[in-house]
Amino acid sequence: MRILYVEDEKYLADAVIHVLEKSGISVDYAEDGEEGLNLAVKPIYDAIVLDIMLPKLSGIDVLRDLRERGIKTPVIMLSALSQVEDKIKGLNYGADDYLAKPFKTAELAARLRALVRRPALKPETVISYSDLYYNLEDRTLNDLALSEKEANIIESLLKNPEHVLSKEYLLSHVWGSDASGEDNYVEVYISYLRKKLEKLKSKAKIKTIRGLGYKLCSKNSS
Amino acid sequence: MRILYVEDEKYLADAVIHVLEKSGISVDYAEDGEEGLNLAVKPIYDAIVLDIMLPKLSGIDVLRDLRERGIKTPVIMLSALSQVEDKIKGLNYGADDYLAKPFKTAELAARLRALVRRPALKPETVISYSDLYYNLEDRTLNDLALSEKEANIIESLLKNPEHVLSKEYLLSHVWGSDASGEDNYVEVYISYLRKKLEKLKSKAKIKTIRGLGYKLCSKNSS
DNA sequence: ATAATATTTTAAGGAACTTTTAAGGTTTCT
DNA sequence: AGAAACCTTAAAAGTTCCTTAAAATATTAT
Repeated sequence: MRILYVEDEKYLADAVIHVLEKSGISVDYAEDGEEGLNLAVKPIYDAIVLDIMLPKLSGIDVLRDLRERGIKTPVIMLSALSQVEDKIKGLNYGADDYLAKPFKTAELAARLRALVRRPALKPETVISYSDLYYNLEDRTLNDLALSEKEANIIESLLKNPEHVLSKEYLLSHVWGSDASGEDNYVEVYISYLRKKLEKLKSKAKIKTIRGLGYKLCSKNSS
Repeated sequence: MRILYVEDEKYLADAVIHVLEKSGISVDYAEDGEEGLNLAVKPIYDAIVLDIMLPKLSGIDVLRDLRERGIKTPVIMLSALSQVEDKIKGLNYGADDYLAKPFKTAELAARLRALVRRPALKPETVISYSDLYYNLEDRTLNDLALSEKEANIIESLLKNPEHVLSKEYLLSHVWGSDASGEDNYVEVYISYLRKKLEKLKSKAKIKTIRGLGYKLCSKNSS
């Protein structure tokens, strides 16, 4: 499970993130409402945890904006005040749950799991890594259409992020197990994909491991 | 007449209930979706008034659940936002009427009376998405007449909005499961339909997903 | 029943996109 | 430097899709 946590109190955030990650929840973090909104619009989160009092844009503002854009990612609102007013406002704007500060991180984790369990009927249709999200249904990468071969390659890479995939592996998975050793196929398509990653200004990139293959990784990693 | 009213804003609920009871309508009250659903399944209500934004289960969830269980009690949906999306979703899941907040309690009472007077088992006759509404009874799309094939295709698309439907799927659903692989049938009719969507100046459009099929989507989405 | 009208099928050219192929250029390693 | 691995590009070949219009069929009105 991957969630977005928007919170301006860094110390609190650090502690909460630490506990959540330990319990197997992957957390992206934003420090203010604006940054939070920019991340929240991406369809890569299973849930969003929104503090109400935030710099730049309040949690309520972020939530309203999201819902107005038709984004239905489940949201848990956090409020320092246990003011009923805020709770009501949040729920009215389409929040899915509400938690008063201070809270036990374990409870947050539990509520997240409850929230994400709900729509169990849809098979996973999006694979994401870093700032990339690939939609299996319509073969779009961050809403950019890919051709079949491009799609199959990025799918393989996204399913094995930060792992080296050999040309032979990609050849057999994308072109079929018989495809005779045309390594150049793979090279050409890796090149196409790199261009598209550029175009998307993605932080992720495809690294060449000379003699071994290719590896998808985030720009700021080794 | 006895109705169920599901609403989480207590102050509003109190006021509305007061007025309805005064005008001779007996009101049961539930505070969240879960409680509402538990009551709504009982065959004792002439109608149900459902707020959309509710804790635990949304009004949409409650409605869907009811209809899935075959319970046909008339439902009026309430929404704080006057968002067409919500209205349409509600009507699609089998709501019988819709009222935007804020509303005059007198109007709610009038609609309730109108609804209860109606024959209850009216089969769904309109499917809608975005700014499109397709009438199954007379095969009109936004009041524009369609031919049988056109109608069947748009019906399939409207029943699976924002999902990719393959040509094979459309062929078998519209022409019959035997129809030999004449993909061109589908292409021709998609072309006709696109012309009609243009003519209607609809925000919705039919997108081609090369190699996969077609997808109905709202112009300003992905 | 016949004509007028509408719908569906068929067909074909071409537009748009994908994949393959090939060739020359760059990087990396010894 | 030389070889191997890799990158990039673009043209050629291959597919899929779009559009149109005429032919065939069905429907409706007279």
